[in-house]
Amino acid sequence: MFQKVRKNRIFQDVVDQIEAAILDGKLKVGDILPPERELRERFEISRGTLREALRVLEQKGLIEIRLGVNGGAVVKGVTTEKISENLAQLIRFQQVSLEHLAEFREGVEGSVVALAAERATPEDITLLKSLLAQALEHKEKGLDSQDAFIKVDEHIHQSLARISRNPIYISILQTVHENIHPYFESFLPREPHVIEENYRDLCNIVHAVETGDDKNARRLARLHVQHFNRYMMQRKQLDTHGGISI
Amino acid sequence: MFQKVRKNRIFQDVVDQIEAAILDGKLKVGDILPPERELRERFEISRGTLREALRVLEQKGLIEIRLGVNGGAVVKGVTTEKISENLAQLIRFQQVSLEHLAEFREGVEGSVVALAAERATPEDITLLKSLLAQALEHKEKGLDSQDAFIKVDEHIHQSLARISRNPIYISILQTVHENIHPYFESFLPREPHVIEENYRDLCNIVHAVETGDDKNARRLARLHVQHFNRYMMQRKQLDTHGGISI
DNA sequence: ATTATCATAATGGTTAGACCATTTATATCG
DNA sequence: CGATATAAATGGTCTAACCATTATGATAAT
Repeated sequence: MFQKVRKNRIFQDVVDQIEAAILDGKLKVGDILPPERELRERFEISRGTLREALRVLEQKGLIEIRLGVNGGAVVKGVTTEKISENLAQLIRFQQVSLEHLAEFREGVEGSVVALAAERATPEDITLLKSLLAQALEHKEKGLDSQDAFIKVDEHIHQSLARISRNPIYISILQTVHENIHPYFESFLPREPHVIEENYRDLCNIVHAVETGDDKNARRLARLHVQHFNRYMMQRKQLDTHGGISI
Repeated sequence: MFQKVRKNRIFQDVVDQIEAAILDGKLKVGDILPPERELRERFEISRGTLREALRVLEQKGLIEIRLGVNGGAVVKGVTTEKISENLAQLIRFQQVSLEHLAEFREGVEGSVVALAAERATPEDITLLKSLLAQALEHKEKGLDSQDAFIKVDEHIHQSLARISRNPIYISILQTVHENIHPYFESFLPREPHVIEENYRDLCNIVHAVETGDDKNARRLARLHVQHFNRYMMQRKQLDTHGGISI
């Protein structure tokens, strides 16, 4: 219920004030805060204390410091960057496993695609189909283009998230992809039938979205992710037994 | 692809070193770092610079500072706490609407409960049923206990998340609840049939979890959230038209 | 006139040393 | 033995200076 009181620290007060100003829109993205020596005077604190506050705000991802003349603290607004970092840290600290992440992805992709099926406009469908055409091209070119294929695959997923029109899903899915992508590179088998199956999955999903069949879209999306996951897990087992680690 | 180089800053180097030590297990949770004046000497930097590094580590959630004799920087390890904070910040800053949040919740609760249905142990079921019994008690007591009822309701949802055994879902769901709860208070109608329906929903969900019927569990959980959402939207409309805002 | 080079000043990055505030351990006294 | 005062350790803050980086404008070379 209650949090431990820790008001004593001056820099925390400064952090709170500037953070509130940003979140309330009094400071807009791109605005530059006054120079340290001026802020110092306004807050009536020492420069060291002010700088501690700036370090916290920087780590929160709310500002970015630029050097030199006309430099200073630039307001950055909030992005998914820090969430991604935190998730990556959790994975590295082994509080979260690839299995957890893959499982989470399955649920999220399912929901995203179901929403996309409900909301896709004809323009959205056109975009998806042009991406599918790109994917087909890369597929035909064979294994050398697998990386390009995967890139398009990811692009399709992110497009579906945008079509869902829900910013939370867009952010969350982006974070998941950023963190799961390194595993693709390491564990996804480089075999033609994998790409083949992947492409068929995508076609089916887009078709379900086009026809507005949200239930089927969800099912297909989850199946698609499951295929990915199964390949990765199999390969991970092999690699682990072979003594190779990521 | 490449990131902007920013090696110049000494405190960043210190942050990296200490962070690596923690993530590699050289520093264990609960360990206390040497006093600032000693660290300062070891790194051969000034105390101000060291303190900037400590602020960053603190904000990352990796250490916690204690005052007084035998105080210092205590290693905290990595938790999902910061993800929650950042997601909450994202929700506020992007001015995500209640609709977005409610919709996201629907998908997440569905996935969580489906997983719970697959994984619940007899002990889990016992816990859920005892929570249901509490809910029933509060329901019988009538409207005065609505707050208590909602509290138990939330507890049940969080228990289901734990039963899913996936830490990502646990922390995401917690964040969602923290951010959606204020709306409950404002917009949820205080009428007996709402609690009644809510209670029935919960019973159905627990039953589906008990019988391991994951498909039905997902469906029921989404339905449950939809009921909540519908009530809130209706009431929000009324309030908005009446000129009352949250 | 245009371009290249350089000097200047604004601004963040770092240092040194001092003092204040909080907390724990210890010594002292009843 | 217990309460209380004192001392010491440690984080929190301040002042004042200097270093490092960069945009800008002045100057010189073409």
